[in-house]
Amino acid sequence: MPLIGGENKMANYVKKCPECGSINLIFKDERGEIICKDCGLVIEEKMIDFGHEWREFDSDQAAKRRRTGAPLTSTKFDQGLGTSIGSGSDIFKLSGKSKQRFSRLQKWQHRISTAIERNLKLALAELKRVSSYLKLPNSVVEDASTIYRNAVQRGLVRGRSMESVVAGALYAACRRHEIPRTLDELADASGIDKKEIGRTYRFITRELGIRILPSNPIDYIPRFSSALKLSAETQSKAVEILEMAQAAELTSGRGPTGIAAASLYVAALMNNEKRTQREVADVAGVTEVTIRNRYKELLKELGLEEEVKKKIKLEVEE
DNA sequence: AAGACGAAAGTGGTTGA
DNA sequence: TCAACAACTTTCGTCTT
Repeated sequence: MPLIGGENKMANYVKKCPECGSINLIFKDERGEIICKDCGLVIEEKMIDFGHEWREFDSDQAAKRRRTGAPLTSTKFDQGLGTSIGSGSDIFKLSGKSKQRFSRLQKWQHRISTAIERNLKLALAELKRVSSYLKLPNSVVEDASTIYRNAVQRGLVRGRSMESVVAGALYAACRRHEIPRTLDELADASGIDKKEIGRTYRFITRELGIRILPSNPIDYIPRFSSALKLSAETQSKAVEILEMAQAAELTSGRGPTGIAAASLYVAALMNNEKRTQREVADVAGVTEVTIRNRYKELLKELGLEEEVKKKIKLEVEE
C-alpha cells in the first residue's frame, strides 16, 4: 500500500518524540511508521495515504486508472451500488433484436425488485422529507438510514407503520449525534403520534442493541437560545448554570428540556435580556409551571438568589 | 393588562410486587 | 397485571408591575 511520501508531509505531522523529546524522527516508508531516531519509539504506525497513487493527465487516463465509484451511502436503497439495465444512452447504439432483448431485461429487473427494496425506497424518501423539514445534517440522516435498514432486516417493522419506524430511527440518530430534537418536533414533522414514536424508538433501540446516553440538557441550549434570539454570552452563561446544576445533581430524573429552559431563563435574567416565562416555555415545549419549578430549584440550590436579586435591583435603578 | 407565582387536580409513563 | 409514584400539565385565583 502506498504511504505518505516525503519529508515535507512528515514535518507537519509530528514535531517531537513524546518519550525523549528528540526531534530526530525518521520516516520508514515501507512500513508506514514514524520512529524516533534516538530512543526507537514508534510514534505513528499504519499510516494511510489518502492521496492518489497514480497521476492522470486526461479523462481517458482517468477512466482507465480509477477503480472506485461514488462513495457508499445508506441513504440510497441499494447503497448507491445498484446496476440498472439499459438505462444509459448507449442502448441506442444497439439495433433490432438486441434492443428488444434489453428492454425485456429491463422489464424483468423492474419486476424482480423485491418488496424489501421497494419498502426501503419509500422509507428513505420519507426519511429525507422529515429530516429536511427538521434541517438535520447529513450525518444524522445517514445514521438513521442505517438504523432503519437494520430494523427492516431484523423484521422489526412488522406490525408497525413504516412512517413511525422512520421517525423512531431518526429520533435515535439525533440522540446519538447529540443534536436532540424533542419528540414533539419529530411528531410535528412526521405527522406521527408522539407516543407512537417513543414506543417504536424504545423498541428498535432495544432490539438493535443501540446504546444511547440520556440526553444532555446542554445539547438543547444552542437551539433554544437562537430561537429566543439571545446573545452568545447568555448562552454560555446558561451552560455554566447547567453545569453547576448537574454537579448539584439537580438534573437527574427531570425532563432535560425543562432544565435547559429554566437555566436559559435565569441566564437571560442575569444578562439583562429578560424573556418572559411564556416565551421560553414555548420554544422549549414545556409549560411555564415547569420552568418556574426548575427555576426555583436552581436559585435555591445554587445560591443564585442574591445574584439575581441584585440584577433586578440594578435594573430598577437604571 | 400582562406577567409572575402558587395551589390543586389531572395525565401518561415507569416501577416493583 | 395492577397499584403506587414522580414528573409534568392544565386550570384557576391572586399578586405585582
